Amino acid sequence: MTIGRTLESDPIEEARRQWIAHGWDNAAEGMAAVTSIVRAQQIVLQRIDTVLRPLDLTFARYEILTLLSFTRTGSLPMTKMGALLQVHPTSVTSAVDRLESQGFVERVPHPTDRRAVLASITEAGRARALAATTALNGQVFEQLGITEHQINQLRTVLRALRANAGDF
Amino acid sequence: MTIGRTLESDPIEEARRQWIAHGWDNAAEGMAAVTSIVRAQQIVLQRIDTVLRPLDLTFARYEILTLLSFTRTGSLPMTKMGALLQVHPTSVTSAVDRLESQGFVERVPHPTDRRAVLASITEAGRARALAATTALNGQVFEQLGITEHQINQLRTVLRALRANAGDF
DNA sequence: GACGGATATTAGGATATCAATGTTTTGCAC
DNA sequence: GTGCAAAACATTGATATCCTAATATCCGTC
Repeated sequence: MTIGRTLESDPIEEARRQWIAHGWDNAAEGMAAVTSIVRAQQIVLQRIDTVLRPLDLTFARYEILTLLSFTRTGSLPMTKMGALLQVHPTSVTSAVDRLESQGFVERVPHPTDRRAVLASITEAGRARALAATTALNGQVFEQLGITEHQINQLRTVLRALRANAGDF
Repeated sequence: MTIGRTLESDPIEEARRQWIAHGWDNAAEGMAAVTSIVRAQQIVLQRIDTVLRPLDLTFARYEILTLLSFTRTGSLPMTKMGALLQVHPTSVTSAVDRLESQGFVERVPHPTDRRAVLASITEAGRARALAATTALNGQVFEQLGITEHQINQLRTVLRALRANAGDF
């Protein structure tokens, strides 16, 4: 994690100037916005991973665990989870593989569809998910370093972007 | 790319409701904002990769190529690139490995520092970078699907987040 | 001249995507 | 209804990428 040396100027602002200098004015703001998103994701995911590492979780596995803990039965078909979390079936398989080896999830045959497999959260999984959420709430989600107004602006704008991409 | 099935409701809004239902009100907005960032990055990066794939580039390699094309000499030390693009030294090494095998970049010994290695862009690299930028401008950066006002809101808020993280 | 720091690389582990496969369900023609 | 083709589900193997840790080389300072 030694890449975070402080720079004298904002690299994204510098790139935006370059875009305008090359006559790509129409794309300059969009480029800067996209690059900002990529970089912001890098920052928050790094914080999240730092918090989750002592709990032996990654963000992907945490999302699965939390999703399962919110369901009535504590279980969901693999495909359903992939659709809700927007991840590939193979990613679900490997994440559940790991969660199962950690004892946080069990694979259960689907009661009516013999193709499908349910992932079912265990008591240990529930406890770990709760610990992780508590840690993330206090150390990441409540510490973004921007104002509440800005947080809501962010949510609104990104919801528009997601909606436009056909997310929901 | 079959994960993009349209959902009936917004999963992030659903998660936010769950957070509030569990009494985690203080963290709910931040959680929703962070999750939105992660998902937005997923969306834009997927579009970028789709555009860059026919050009045999990834976003990381494209960033390196474009950065080099903006310099006076067309070359930079590896470490300097890692600092500017906020990526690990190992990522720079492997990206330059690939770019070099593609003929877009050459490794050149540093004139005064025998530890350092310069990555120098080739003519083929310049041409490919320009083609990629043209494609990205038209197909991604100018097509985000949100208003110009929203794009600038996004830039402003994320700059605050990045500044707070010590990016510049 | 020795030592700490910087530079780049290699090796190994984890994750994500793609392509292909085996199994099961579903839909449609008849 | 029956039977067959198409689609859905989960997995495996192959590939690419990123991060961590460790290593070898070189620079600069005391």
